[in-house]
Amino acid sequence: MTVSRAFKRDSSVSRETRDAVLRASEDLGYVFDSTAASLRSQRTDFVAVTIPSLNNANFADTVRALSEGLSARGLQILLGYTNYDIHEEERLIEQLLRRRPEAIVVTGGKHTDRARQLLRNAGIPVIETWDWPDEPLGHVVGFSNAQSVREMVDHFVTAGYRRIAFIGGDDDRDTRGVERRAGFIAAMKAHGLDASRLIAAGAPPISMREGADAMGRLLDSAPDTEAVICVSDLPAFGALSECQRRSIRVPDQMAIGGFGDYEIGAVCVPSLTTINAFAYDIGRKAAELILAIRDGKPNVDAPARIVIHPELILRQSSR
Amino acid sequence: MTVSRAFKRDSSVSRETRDAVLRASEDLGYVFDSTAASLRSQRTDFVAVTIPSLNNANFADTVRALSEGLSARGLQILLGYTNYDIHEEERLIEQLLRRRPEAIVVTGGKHTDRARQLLRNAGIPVIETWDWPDEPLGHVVGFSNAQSVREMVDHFVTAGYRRIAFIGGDDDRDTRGVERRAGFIAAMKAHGLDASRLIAAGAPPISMREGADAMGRLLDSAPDTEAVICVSDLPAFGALSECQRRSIRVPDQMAIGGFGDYEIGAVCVPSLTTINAFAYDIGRKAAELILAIRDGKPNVDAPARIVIHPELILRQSSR
DNA sequence: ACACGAAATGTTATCGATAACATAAACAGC
DNA sequence: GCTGTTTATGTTATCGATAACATTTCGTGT
Repeated sequence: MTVSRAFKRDSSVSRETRDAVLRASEDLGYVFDSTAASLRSQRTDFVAVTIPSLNNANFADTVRALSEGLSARGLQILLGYTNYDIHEEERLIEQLLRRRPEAIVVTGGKHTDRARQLLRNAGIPVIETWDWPDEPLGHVVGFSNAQSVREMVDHFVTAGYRRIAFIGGDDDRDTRGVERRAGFIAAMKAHGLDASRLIAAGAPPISMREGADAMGRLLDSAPDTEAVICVSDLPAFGALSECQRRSIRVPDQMAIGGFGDYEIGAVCVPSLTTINAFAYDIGRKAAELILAIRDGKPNVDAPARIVIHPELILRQSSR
Repeated sequence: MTVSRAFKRDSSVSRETRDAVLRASEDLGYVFDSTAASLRSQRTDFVAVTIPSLNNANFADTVRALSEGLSARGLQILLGYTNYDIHEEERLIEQLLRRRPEAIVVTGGKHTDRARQLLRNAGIPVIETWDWPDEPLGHVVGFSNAQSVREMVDHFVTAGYRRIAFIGGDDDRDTRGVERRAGFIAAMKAHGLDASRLIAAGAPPISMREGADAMGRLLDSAPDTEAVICVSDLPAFGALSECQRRSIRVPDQMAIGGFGDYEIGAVCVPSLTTINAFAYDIGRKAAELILAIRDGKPNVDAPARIVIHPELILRQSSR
């Protein structure tokens, strides 16, 4: 017991005893066993996190913020990777819950029925992010992807663009991408414009290369297009590069809008008009929420609805 | 026991019994407790992985490959994030080892003495990656960063460039960056060239923005520079963008080389000469090694030395 | 019907830290 | 010195799945 107390800096163990214990541990090569501690104390200090893809600077920012916020309080992130597939997500959630995390942060608000069931029964805080679900499972730190893109369309129309295309994924696996496309279509129709210039660029996540290819096809099939909105900055940059290869001037002959405010959009020439979804803030606020619930703050009984307000950033790739 | 066996698909439990158990579990909302299983069986199915930064497509590729390779066999990755600091790495390794992972994959070959001690005493396979350590702790899946950059310098010199600069970090935290700079200096000296054009771009990881700033300072202070080699493709792209802003033609007036073969280098205009370090392969081979050791393959008694051969990729940003 | 081996199910003790409780040591005050 | 209180250390049972071993059930051959 004294060893146990010494390791968790319990005040009731004297300074000398603690130092002696730690010194002896070092000599013996003893390493504390969190597995046993977790089993007995029923506290694992794990927080489970699912993201669609590791190779995405936006999600990586969210995870970084979570990691920074939680590790300061001794919480470890258990990261899983759904590959933009809600069935894969279901399997993953089941695996993760077996580790008895103290909270779970999921990306998106669309899940299989069984995944919803598992999350609801888990008895731990559930936080949905990067989305604004109709029927949240618990807490939410997110925003409406459709609404964000609608604002960009509104801006483009106000700036005088009429023949606007959308470059996105070619299946419905990326639910945030689907939402963004839906927002594009709704906004175009609201303006009485043709919303049929939809270019399928590939399976999510859409890469720069796929964005470039899609732009090539768009230019071939509908050369009178005046502007294009992309599901993220990565295909947007690819589209920009294709314009450069074809000596099409941006924004004079073609305006381009992205999503996510990736670093590349700020640095490239011309820089990219985009939407900043505050990926880091999403993770930071989710971490703060988890810690607040853990500390039993009285005002966290009701599920939190933390709204992120994505910001339209106007840069050189559009008028 | 029957429940336990049913859950791990033990052949000695009959099909009907197993189905009945699983059905009942679903009804009751039972979730298997991996913590207890880990404690008793002394198998956690965790593999610990430390990387400097999550927000780096190269390391993300390595982790993705590890994740894909290991999850197929039921192994979960426990990811930690050192922020390019070996003291942070030490703390992280200590935390991770408490979870009793079955193997640990670390990025880099430089560690604190205590970290080395902890890793050696852990009694699990240790794999160092992305480096070629003088005194490996165990297994290695990596390459010499210095040697890779030396080859790029050799190519640049052969192509006729003489006044070549290097853009890298301004401290020694990123040990791979330090190695690359050392390779640059050694190669320049071997050619009898001036190796003093070293531009410090900031703290690692060096961003595109910092690469652009560094290029600006280089152009101001040493306008006769003919070529620049960057510690990664991200500052290399930033440098390229700065040249575009200043209407400096690449590669005619300035050649640029990067490192890492990030997607952006292949897509941007002009595309970037770079070095492909096969990030995904590093993770894949590390995963294969872990599985082979786990299966007790007879030929894995000696520590593995798996050499990755980074490939110089010549593109439009250099002659 | 019986024996016998294989298949299926059951019992008990255990992994290692810790909650809950018990006790000992140290330090007051009078 | 004695009592009361604080501070420090010790004991025991426990978390839940499973290794090792034990027992029962089942199928087959005779």
